[in-house]
Amino acid sequence: MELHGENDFKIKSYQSAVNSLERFNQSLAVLDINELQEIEGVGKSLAQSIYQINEQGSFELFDDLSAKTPDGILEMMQLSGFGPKKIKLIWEKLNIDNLEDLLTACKENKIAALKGFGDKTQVKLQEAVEFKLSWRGYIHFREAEKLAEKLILDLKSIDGVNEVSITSDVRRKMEVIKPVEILVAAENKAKIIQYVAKNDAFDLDKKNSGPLSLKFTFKPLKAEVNIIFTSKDQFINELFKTTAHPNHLNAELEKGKSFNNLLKEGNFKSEAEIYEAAGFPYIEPELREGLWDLNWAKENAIPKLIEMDDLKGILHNHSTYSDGKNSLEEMARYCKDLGYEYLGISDHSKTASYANGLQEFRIKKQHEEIDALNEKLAPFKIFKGIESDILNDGSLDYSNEVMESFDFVVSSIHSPLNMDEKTATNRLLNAIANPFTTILGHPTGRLLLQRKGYPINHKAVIDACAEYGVIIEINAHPWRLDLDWRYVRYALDKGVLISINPDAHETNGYHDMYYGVCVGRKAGLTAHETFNSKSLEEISRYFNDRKKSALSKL
DNA sequence: GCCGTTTTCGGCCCGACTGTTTTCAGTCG
Repeated sequence: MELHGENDFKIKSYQSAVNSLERFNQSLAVLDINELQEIEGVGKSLAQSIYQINEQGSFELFDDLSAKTPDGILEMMQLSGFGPKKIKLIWEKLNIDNLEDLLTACKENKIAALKGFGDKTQVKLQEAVEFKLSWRGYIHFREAEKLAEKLILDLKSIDGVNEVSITSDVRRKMEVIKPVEILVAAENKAKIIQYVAKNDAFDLDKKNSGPLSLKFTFKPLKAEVNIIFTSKDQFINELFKTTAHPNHLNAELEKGKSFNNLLKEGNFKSEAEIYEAAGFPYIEPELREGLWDLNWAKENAIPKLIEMDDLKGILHNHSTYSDGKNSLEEMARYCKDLGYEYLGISDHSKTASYANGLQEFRIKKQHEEIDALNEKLAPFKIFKGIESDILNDGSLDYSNEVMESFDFVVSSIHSPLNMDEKTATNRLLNAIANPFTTILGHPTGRLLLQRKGYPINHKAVIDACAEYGVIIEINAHPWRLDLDWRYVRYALDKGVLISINPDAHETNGYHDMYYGVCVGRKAGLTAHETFNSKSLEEISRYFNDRKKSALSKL
């Protein structure tokens, strides 16, 4: 609507309806038109549209606008830092409707000449386009794993398929994936080719497919898929080869010996057998990066990796007090029903006004509600937390008196995000040194495949966390996975505790912790090093001690 | 297109930042 010059206020009403619907926690499908109209921001027209979507899968306005919007423009709209107004202008004035032409226009200095643009904007735009192009075809791990699991299920049901497995980056649980790779041992490849060719969701890449592999695109996600064919006998060898990062596969284990060489000696029956033949303990797939894995293996000191069952509670969550979808009670009950011992609620602080951040008087109200719920739900416990904005100078968002009222504080940067490394690092260092900071939230602010995140001196930030006893979160949202697992390893070596936090904005968000566990495992994270694998008793004590020490430092 | 009256029209969430302007528009969280 913004691209096609629709009335600004009409656009606003759609936006406010979307805002309201995103927080609406019942199914829209069971509501009639009158009931739909009772939702805030939904009037007669939108109620009818929603009803139509439910009946027919779409509605006129959307179909019309989609038809006159090139795919490339939609891609351009995702450029970080550029919104509909600027994209519309580029489209109209320069007739550019795809990223490639846009990049050329930047290089030819055509963007800076446009009204409302300038040199800096052009540089920023070029960077954004290059970032976008460099990740084209990649998808997030969550989508990749789901797609892979569906493919595995389908392939297993095909006659003559003997063995199937997820392999390569998905098996190593990398945070972003291209392509999704599946290893198959089948007697009849024709049937698999038929399965791909017949499926409307797939676009077979005949040119790049051959006897060894079948390449296609999964259209709804624009995801690249590669089915690798092998024989039943060679399945384990191929699985090993395709799973491991080349640095793991080709590393010199001893003079002239590597896993790759070992595989040439014969067909193995299991991966454990391969490691045994190399004189190594078994190495989990997600560790096979050729980074720290082989040294651990050589010293027979592979850590016991964290598992979902090790997690005893869930910290860093939002409720309807700020921008969450579910009430405090719903968040608490669902957490309890999942078998956890405690929940940490950390709604947005007051500076985050866009997210309905908590003013002081609302904090008080929330704390009263938490006290009441804690009586009702005991021994389950809700901890009083806050996700405090880290302000520009690195200070936190409330007075010391208010900060004292929390059991724990997640300190995070939300805006502004375009800082240079020195500014961002200093901002974080100040927040880390604040005695009220318990956990450092999403340290870089990145959104995988979408936003780079502000640059920070990782080592300086982690060293400071070690010095001040600040826990670092692995924000488990599949778009964040921040702190990056490569630096989680550094943090662990410095003795910093890691908390796997879902940043849940609704009850279902809790399940994202799985993605945090996945990347934690890549870093060799153990239960012992994971803050929220502490029991209720242990974590209560930790929060108490931490607060005492904070108060003594004031 | 929605909402709430000053009740069928008039106004529409916020605050900060950046880069472009030369007083403000666009973007973001």
